[in-house]
Amino acid sequence: MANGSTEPGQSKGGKSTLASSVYQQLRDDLLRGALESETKLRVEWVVSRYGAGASPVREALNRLAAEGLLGRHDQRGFFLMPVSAAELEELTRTRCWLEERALRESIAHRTAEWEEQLVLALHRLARAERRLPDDPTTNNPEWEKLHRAFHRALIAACRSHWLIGFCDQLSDQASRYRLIAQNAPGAGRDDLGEHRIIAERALDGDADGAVEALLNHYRITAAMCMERLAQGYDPRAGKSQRGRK
Amino acid sequence: MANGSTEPGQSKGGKSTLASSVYQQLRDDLLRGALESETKLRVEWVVSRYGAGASPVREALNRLAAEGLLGRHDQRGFFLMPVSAAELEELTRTRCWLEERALRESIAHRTAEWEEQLVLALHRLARAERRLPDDPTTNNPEWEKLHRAFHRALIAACRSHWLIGFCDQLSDQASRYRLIAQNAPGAGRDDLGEHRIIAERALDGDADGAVEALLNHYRITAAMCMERLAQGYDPRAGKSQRGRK
DNA sequence: ACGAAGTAGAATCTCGATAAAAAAAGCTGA
DNA sequence: TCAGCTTTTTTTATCGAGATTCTACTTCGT
Repeated sequence: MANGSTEPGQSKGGKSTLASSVYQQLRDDLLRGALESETKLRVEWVVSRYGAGASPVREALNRLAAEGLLGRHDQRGFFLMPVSAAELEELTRTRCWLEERALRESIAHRTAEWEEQLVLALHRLARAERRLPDDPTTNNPEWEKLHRAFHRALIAACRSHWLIGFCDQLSDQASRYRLIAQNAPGAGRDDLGEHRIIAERALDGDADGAVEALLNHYRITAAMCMERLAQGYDPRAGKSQRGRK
Repeated sequence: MANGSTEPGQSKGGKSTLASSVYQQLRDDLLRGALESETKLRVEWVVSRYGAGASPVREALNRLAAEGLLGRHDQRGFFLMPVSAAELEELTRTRCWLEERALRESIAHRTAEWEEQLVLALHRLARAERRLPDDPTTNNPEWEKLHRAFHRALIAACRSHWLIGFCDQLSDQASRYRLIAQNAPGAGRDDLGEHRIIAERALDGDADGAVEALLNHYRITAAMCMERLAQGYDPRAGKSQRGRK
């Protein structure tokens, strides 16, 4: 499949290859929004940045392109997929469709194991700081991981690794938009509270309630990103620069 | 994204690369079930079969693995994903979830253009022969293409290229199972009739009816494949060999 | 000046060879 | 006979150079 963190190949003891290593690093940087200043990814550039030959780099780029994280034109190399309001809307719409189905199935087939993993994921998320303690302007990568883990735990019991993979893929895309927009704490938004409500309702078997909370969660986030996006966003700026009246 | 026939890169006039060419051929052979006798894809083997260097072949394999059409283990190469009853069931389940949503959205947002493309796709499918005229034991690749095109036309108006891509991906997987099982004409199954009913209801705006017919269509197909699968299936046999009492 | 054709430069893509790893075969000693 | 180790063979993964293609700039003609 084309998901991310379930990336096979090096998982079970096997030594990782250079291609996989570059793939992993590039992917992390991509989701972290660290490469948004580039519009095109020249292989020579990637080669010098991650210290590997052209062949492994090329393989990594091919994988990422197949996943939809990069674009590719034959004889014209690889490029970062452009962001747009329309794409964000379509993304959010699709995400809501898939996550709703996944969450309902997950709740319908929940097990003790699933419940435990869910409360665990919520607990860990609650413990983490969203922003870096020393630099409150940048996001905490650790929190991002736990956030992703929480949402995956929610749908883990849906009995379809395909659906889980698709949701992961969309989650990656959304993550990119969130970090591009430097999704600030939002005027008094209660992140943790939202997650807690979703989890509680899911654990209670309240499918309709959980779905409502979850979709709301996604839509609010998307709306905030959309705002920044409309406010004028320049990919070439390292840090977000708002208010360009 | 990780879909198939919408494979970018060579679409608009641009000369195709060797890697893309190998990707395309390998993918066709894969979906056609022509490689089911192999369990492992050695790069040297692929190189000699498709006439290209190791680098482009390797890139093609990486793309296919990212799409889920192949498996990969670092330092251990690429292999054909094994087939199993459990996997087929999960696949069918997921497919029904996604296609239902896609079809409902497509019908809800249908346009004149969509309707025309749909009747066109149906017409073409009706014209094609399912089996090769000269050799009725093998499927007609042309029919396969048109069949796929019909199902894509159904959901084309769903307003999400993501969802369309996911459905394509699942369709590819299902296609593999169908062709592995050499899905025979089935004891008096009316393929064309089923497709016609789906299209008619969709065109009438009868979402519930269309969805019911579509899901039934998928489930019947899956059930037939499952039968062959349970009947004992040996990947190493060129032609299907039934009845191994 | 403006647009088309031509030309240097840069980037992608591909090949052949080499290094590294895994699988297979052979060997030894109970 | 067989488990465990060593050697050989096979296969994968990587590098560096070269061929092909694209891009941007210059030049020429109207």
